Amino acid sequence: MAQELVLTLPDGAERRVPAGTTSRAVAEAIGPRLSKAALAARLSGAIVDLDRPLTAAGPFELLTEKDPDALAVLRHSCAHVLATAVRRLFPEAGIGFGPAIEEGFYYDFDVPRPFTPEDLERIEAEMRDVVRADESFVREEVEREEAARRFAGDPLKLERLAEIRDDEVISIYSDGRFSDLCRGPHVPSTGRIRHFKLLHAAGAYWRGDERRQVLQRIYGTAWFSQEDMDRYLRRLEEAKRRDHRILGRQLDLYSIQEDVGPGLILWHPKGAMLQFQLRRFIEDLVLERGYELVSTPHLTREQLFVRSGHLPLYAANQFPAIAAGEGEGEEVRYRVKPMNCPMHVLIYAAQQRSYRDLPLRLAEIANVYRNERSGALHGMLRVRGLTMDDAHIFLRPDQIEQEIYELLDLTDFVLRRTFGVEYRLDLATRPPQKLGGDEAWDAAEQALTAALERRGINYRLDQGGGAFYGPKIDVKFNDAIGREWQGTTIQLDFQLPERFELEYTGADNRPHRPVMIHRAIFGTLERFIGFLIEHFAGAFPLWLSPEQVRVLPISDTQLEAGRALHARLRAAGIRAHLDARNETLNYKVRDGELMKVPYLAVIGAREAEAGTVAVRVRGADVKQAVMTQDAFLDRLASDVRARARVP
RNA sequence: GCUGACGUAGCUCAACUGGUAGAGCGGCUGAUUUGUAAUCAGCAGGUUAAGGGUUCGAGUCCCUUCGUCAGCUCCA
Repeated sequence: MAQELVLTLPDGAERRVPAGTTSRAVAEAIGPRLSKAALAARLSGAIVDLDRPLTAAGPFELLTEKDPDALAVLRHSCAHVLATAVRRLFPEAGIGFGPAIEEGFYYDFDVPRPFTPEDLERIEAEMRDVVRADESFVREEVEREEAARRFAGDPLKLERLAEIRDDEVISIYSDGRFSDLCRGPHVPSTGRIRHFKLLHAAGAYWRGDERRQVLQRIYGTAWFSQEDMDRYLRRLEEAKRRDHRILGRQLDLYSIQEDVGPGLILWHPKGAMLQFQLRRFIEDLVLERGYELVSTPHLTREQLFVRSGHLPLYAANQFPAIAAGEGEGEEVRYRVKPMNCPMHVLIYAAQQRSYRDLPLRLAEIANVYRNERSGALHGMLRVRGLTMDDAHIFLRPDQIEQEIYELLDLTDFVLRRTFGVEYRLDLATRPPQKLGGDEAWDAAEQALTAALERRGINYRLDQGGGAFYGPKIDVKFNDAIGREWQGTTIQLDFQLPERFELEYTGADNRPHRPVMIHRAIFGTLERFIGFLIEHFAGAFPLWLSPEQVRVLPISDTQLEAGRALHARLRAAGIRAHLDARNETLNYKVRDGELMKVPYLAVIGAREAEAGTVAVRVRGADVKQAVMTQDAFLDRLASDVRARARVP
């Protein structure tokens, strides 16, 4: 006697079906068009296969291509098709995991030899075959023993199987002869996957653990329409043109040279100008906001990092010690600093502090060096020589919330209001291994949360993602090829004040321990500038542009007039260059545009005569506007002053 | 650090299965005097990342080191 289920459709209508009815049957009952378009169903928020018998009532919805979640289902199914094809061509291949990811999917295989590009072509062709065969994805629920028997030849799957709890369902999905231990859901059959492409293969540790074996991971992408896929592939191409490593060379901003070493940036004049402008900007800003600037050495006795607790934990990321003789033949070991905090702590400790002095905000734009693993280095985004816009704030516990609130405002001013960057915040809370009592952590996490709430901004909770010494708020951004990097960071620290026994005298005339905040708004100038290059695609706003105006005399006859304008611009503090080369105007305009100079100031016979200038605005539709030189200078000056995001 | 691919002129790229290292752009010189995305010509520029090996002969095949790229791991 089948029990009846009540399904609530998206339009509010209710539909009564006997328990055990499939979503496909419901779709067919609603209409033939829907049943053809349906890929899966969503019951009470969970996505289920179309052919899965329904056993519970609740809000019910059929997933078609229009549903954003459908794409993930499609991609996961495509990963199975990939595995199916690999197994046909390489029957001995062990299978790992094959999930859908942001814009595609991957599958990990245990094979004796890595896949070559030719292999990928063969595999893709084989996948088309699987798709053509239109095999149904069949779901089975099995007992543990049965699953163990079915995957006896697949040690990786057995390892996963062992982790499935007894109260969980063990399901197997098969398409044709290929079966996978998988939770699902899937599209009804392989024929539903039409537009896909394998992108590349790379090694990946089994379960992300570098002590385990390396599997061969194949990445691919899948879409509902050819147009969507073409758009995606075009976007990948587009992104390459924004890549800071390519623009950095084209615009002559920086280089990294083997003679100096990996991860060490040589800032060319134009890149250095970007850095200089950002430094000036942030230093002025923090001085307005109650910070004081300090400056500390690149080297310190190793002992300092022992006391701070960094050395035992952080040694792998520090460059080896430098030995230096001192006094009676004693050897003293020095370290290049990977961070500034211990030195700023010593500045705090150099005198007695009163509760009235707090918060004490010490800021320093400092070069630090970290021995990052070679494989992690990436242009300006991950380097070994870093320029941090660092600050350490010493404060009373009751001041945390207000200070964090102000820091969030500073962050917003810099990222959004100045650079037009829309960002996302992560609140990272206590990790399993931590220092300090739960009471302090509770208070700190509450203070951070309260500050975030008070600003009314969205944030993502990164449970357990905090540092061992305190919770933190981070800003993450994506680079041109979609990878995520950390920029701004605001970290609470209870640990360092303990280790250095920092104190301040309270209103009660008794010693108290301050709390510390580590914070970097840009993060590092290397990473931030790398990010800005990609954000602006090299077309920096006027105030930041290394070259703001290029003066182009049309012919030698106007050279003197050009020189005069150039001199006026320079006298007005504008970074201007004169293109006196013996070339056509077309050539010089093209070069100026390619170098992404905000304004090209053309001086021909007419302008020289009238004392005007023909201004070409970078990238604008309106190619030129003739104006007086005074008007041009005024406009430049006010846009620079306002740090306007022009042109 | 690990897995794989790659490394030819300042840049982008050629050089069939081992057989004389080339082109375009850029640079320099000259001619041209240019009105909004490349004027023309000539010249210079390479120990093919470095080192070793195989071979009559290596950019090409093998080994080592360095570096780059993608992914993994880790982080500003």
